[in-house]
Amino acid sequence: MASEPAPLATRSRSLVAWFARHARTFPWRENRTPYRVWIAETMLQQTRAATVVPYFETWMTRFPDLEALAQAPRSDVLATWQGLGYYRRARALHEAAVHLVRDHGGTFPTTETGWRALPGIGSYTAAAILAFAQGERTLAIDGNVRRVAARLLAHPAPKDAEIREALLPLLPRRQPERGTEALIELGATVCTPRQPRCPACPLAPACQAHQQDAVLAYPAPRARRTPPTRNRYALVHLRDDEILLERRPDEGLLGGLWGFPQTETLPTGRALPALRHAYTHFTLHLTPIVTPETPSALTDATRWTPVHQLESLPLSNVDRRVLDLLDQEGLLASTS
DNA sequence: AAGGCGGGGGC
DNA sequence: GCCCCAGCCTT
Repeated sequence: MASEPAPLATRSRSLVAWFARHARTFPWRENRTPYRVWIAETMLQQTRAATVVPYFETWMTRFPDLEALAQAPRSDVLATWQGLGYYRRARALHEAAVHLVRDHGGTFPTTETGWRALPGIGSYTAAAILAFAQGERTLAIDGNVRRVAARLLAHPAPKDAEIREALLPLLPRRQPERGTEALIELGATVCTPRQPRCPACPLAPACQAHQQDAVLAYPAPRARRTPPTRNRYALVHLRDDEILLERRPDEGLLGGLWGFPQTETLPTGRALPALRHAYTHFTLHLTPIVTPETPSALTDATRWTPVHQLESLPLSNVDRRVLDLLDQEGLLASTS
């Protein structure tokens, strides 16, 4: 007969000790003000920590506090976010900053309800801020913690309420946020999706999946379908050292970023090699067309842009790739 | 409950 | 290639 796994509460000290020894160093783990934690946790949404580091450093130089962010033009905010993805997050940060300065005396919320009323802050981020910036005893449930919980409980898909009930006893009495962060760190570095390192895990004695030798069976894999392909053309209008760019609508894909106008039907002009770009829900096949035609409709969102201004403009990665292609073809009459 | 929303690291 | 990442929001 198999022995019972140890109760989770008995592993609290081990978890905290493991974290004290193995925690990675990140800039947002220093000087934990509400502003810094808010920015970091927003950047970390669906984004690997290592990717976030340089963006966080640049952001803090450019927008060191709430007032600086509130006063910044939105295009500067987007340009700083460029390449990080999910650009709605940048808009939400800016909108929240303007709101807090204008209507809230430049002070931050202190309650979960207050934080969650801000755009871009959901269940995870609110809990993370309460824990890391305010020291509250709360569990921040992200993808890491979900996976750790699924394995500890040998449950295919535990709900947040079940995770809270089961894992709250792991938080230490003093500075409970150490336990909250340790669970996230554990999922990111030990209890990983593909190659978990169970021998190094401080919770292994309490892990039901480990005891059943079925760690990889939890959590249950998500149903997934291959995203469809969209064929588009990127219109490349060149005029001396200027390029015609279009600003995308605020809402939707790459909202607020600039880029080459795209069409579904083949325009006249010279085709460059197509490039493939994978988004979450579709794969883009983009063929740049260098067209001699005069652009038909110049709208407010359309602008002839000097090549030397391209650096400071928020552009998506796919549009950067088109630019690289033009450069390789020698089509960017560089003034250098 | 499901799908839109980026980009990249790691296998 | 595929999976998933310190998720949020709308429908």
